Amino acid sequence: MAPRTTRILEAAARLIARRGVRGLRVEELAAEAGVSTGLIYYHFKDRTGILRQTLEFINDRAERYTAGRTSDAGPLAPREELAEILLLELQDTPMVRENSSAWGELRASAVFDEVLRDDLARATLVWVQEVAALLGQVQPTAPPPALAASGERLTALLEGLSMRWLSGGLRIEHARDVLRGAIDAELALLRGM
Amino acid sequence: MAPRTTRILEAAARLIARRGVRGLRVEELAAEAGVSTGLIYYHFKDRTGILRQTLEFINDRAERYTAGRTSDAGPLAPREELAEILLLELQDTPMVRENSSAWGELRASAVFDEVLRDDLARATLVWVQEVAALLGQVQPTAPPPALAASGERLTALLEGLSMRWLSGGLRIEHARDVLRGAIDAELALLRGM
DNA sequence: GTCTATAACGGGATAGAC
DNA sequence: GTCTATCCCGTTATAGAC
Repeated sequence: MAPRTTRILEAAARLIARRGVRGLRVEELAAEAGVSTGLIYYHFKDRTGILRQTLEFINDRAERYTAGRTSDAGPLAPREELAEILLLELQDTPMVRENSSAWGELRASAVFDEVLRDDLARATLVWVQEVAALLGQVQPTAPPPALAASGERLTALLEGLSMRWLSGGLRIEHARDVLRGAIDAELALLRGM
Repeated sequence: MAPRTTRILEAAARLIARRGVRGLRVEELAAEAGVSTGLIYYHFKDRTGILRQTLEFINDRAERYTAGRTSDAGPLAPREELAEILLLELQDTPMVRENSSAWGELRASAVFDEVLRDDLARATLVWVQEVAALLGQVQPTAPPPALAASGERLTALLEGLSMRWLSGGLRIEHARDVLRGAIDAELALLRGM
């Protein structure tokens, strides 16, 4: 991927976080990226093309900040590893805010835009399975379908909490507490099986 | 509220569910409601005014379909009452679909539109407290803060599941199963306190 | 209260030079 | 590959008659 393309996608992620998919203006994107509108249409077919590639870009980036943790204090216990991965998405840092709000926007847009659905469903599935695998390491005796269901709940809850946080209905610290409680609840459920 | 105003708001709810907040066109709204665009601007100040009043309208309506159940088979046990209230939001009927997708749109819009935040936060709080109260009837010994946290989780999860359902990532039956599991998990957690 | 007609504008997309 | 200039359409909002 050309460096210019990357610059544009970074700018798009930033702008979507700030203004929403709805508020993304191609001209404003051009200004933010320091290029012309013409160039944007040269690299991306149209507005939808920008959106699609930005979704992809954001997914890649989220995988990167999911990886590369735990180097400072040695490997974590499964329970802590799970909690950390999930709580990573509830932090008030520019990149997480950007990724979360862009993700929320794309999820909401997908309700009315078929083009976005497949990518989103695929990315969601990967995420759910990753969480289910971690749950399996904490509770190895739990049946796989129960692990999958817990993974779906924790990730869906995370999306719901993110939206409440971003829309100002929940302070981030509180959201984190609520999520911790959910992990406890899911583990209590799996333990009882 | 004048009957014409109601007609317009019903049409707005229908259109927001079909096209999204972003896809709502005043002219299309006029056609759907069977009135002129001029009349819409006569009754509502501007586009944002339409949105605000539609949010209010949707909330009122949701309260109405939340009330008035349980008349057919006598009062339900608290556990079943709780499940039924929550599962009411995961049904593939026109009105629930409309309310859910409009709600999701408004939630997503509130991230970038301060005007919508207060109403949304208030409505969310009412909803959370209602669920917490029902949880308290099932587990009267659980401490109130734990009940509140469970209520927040169940409602936030519901929003997350609705979005996945509406964006095509989840079949409705599966979403309902996942939610039932969450109720079990929360009750298991509260029981252990 | 309700309509028709239209002003005014924003923003997506393209043409063509360099 | 990149820019400038511009077209043109869709949409909001208003004016004014009835």
